[in-house]
Amino acid sequence: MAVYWLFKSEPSVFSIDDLAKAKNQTTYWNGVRNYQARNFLRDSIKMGDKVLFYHSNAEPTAVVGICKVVREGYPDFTALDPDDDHYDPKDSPEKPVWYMVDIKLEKKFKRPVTLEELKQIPALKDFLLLKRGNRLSVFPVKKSEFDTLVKLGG
DNA sequence: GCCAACGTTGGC
DNA sequence: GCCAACGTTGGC
Repeated sequence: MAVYWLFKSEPSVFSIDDLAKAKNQTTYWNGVRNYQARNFLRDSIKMGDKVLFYHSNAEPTAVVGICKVVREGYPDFTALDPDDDHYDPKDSPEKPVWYMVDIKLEKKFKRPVTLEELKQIPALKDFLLLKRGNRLSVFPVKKSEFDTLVKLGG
């Protein structure tokens, strides 16, 4: 059973500092519109699981902190709102298609651990983040990989 | 069910 | 802004 995950976010949309300022330093992770990532959110991610927070499309692109899961998968209500960017006409309250979890900030890293830096580390040669063409915004991370990141980021 | 066209992600 | 990778859509 996987216990560690990585979530990507564009900091111009939602950054780790936004999370730090949020009520209870907690947020719902809405807007995932990919079936594989949806399955993780709905079925696999459990209370207390740890999450690496990653900034994509950013300067720098980097892992910036750690969160923990405080609520397991439930329907992503932003899919029901026609005025929301993440609206999906396929979605309905009776048959939710998209799911989210809630995460709480555990620790912002002392420094961002950049993608550039991660590429240099032999222990991370299988890290999914570094795989060519990986566009998943939610995916599992091995304990050893998670520990390596924590060691680097403080 | 195939697959070309199209849209999105995300590093650079 | 470019473009490679890849997911989705839709015609057939």
